[in-house]
Amino acid sequence: MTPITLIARALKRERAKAGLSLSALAEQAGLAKSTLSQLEAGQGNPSIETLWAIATALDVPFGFLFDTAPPDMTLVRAGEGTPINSEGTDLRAVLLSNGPPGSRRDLYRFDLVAGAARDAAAHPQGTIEHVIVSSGRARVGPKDAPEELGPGDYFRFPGDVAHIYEAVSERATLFLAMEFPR
Amino acid sequence: MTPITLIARALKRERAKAGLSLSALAEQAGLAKSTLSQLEAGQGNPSIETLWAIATALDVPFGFLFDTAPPDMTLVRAGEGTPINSEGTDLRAVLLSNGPPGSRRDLYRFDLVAGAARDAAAHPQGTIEHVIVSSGRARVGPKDAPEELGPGDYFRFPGDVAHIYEAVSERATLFLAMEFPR
DNA sequence: CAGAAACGTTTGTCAAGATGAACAGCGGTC
DNA sequence: GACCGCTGTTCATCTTGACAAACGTTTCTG
Repeated sequence: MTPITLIARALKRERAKAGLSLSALAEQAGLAKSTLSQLEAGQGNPSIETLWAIATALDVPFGFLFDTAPPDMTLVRAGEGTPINSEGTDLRAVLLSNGPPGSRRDLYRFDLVAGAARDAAAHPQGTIEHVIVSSGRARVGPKDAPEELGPGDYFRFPGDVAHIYEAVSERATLFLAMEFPR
Repeated sequence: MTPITLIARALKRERAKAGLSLSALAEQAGLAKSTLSQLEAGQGNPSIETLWAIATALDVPFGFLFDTAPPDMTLVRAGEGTPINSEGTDLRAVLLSNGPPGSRRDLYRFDLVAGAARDAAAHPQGTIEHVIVSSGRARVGPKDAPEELGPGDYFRFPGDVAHIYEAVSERATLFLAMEFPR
């Protein structure tokens, strides 16, 4: 799929949603309406400044080029989800991203009990982990530089090195967002 | 910040990371190395086909343009973070990706007290919200179809329609991951 | 029914991006 | 030293994106 086709569709969709005419959008973005017309026709090869101006005027993220499909809803009750267990831990995936396009983002709920620890090998290069502590205290992070976190603490660290999750208190519940590179 | 500056930095960074020379990348992307040279110098205004070719050759997500300077690790203690408050609620951002347009994923910790509700207007098309309940019970979701959630429940729903967060119990603490389209 | 005011399209002009060749700077090899 | 292979840069040429103006349509309004 050529990028221009995607832009054409996305542009039409977003402009319709914003309820703007070609002329109005052109003025707001500081572009010629002929330019927008041709882009929506799937012709041309816009520069990023042009796209930047459009995205800003429409107030959409730059990645709006990727003609995104309408999202659905998912509900995972506590205790459901795909368990990925080991001794003393309950790592449960609530959202496993299904393939391309775009970067993969998985979400986990992570229960640790009584000083149990989980070693994690290095994930693919560029992986980033986001952790928020829900309850309890835990030592989390790269193996050589973990941080002790309490309820509400947020910690972001590279996931492409060996790292550790270790409960310090009786129990600890973490919210873990894993962000893989494309 | 002009987009070209961001691209210049990002391109240098990614190319160095891939260990490619200008000539090598130029050949792999099917571009002239002079083009790449000028882009890295922060000059010009590349077309999306050019950027697409670069991103494909480097095998990076398209949003790499936005100099996602790796602040490798970030630690936000509970109570820190940027508060976005309204009556009876404490919405606190722990991770705000900087500046539209671009691929954005924001993380929030969200405290609701005593039946307080927060109405949220529609976010940009394609936005997806992920919610995990830390404690208490809350009614969350699109305004016309909210779900009542308890501790540990995970709920994913579209953020591009009007939606609501409402505490059912005394207090409720939520973790909210907002995912904007790329 | 004019007439006006929008809509989106098409066209010619000009500025600017993309190109390839020629360039200078470095490090190793015979 | 002379030669090679590589690095990244600068330059003239050609292509093409962005623009304004004019166009044909449709829609509202007096």
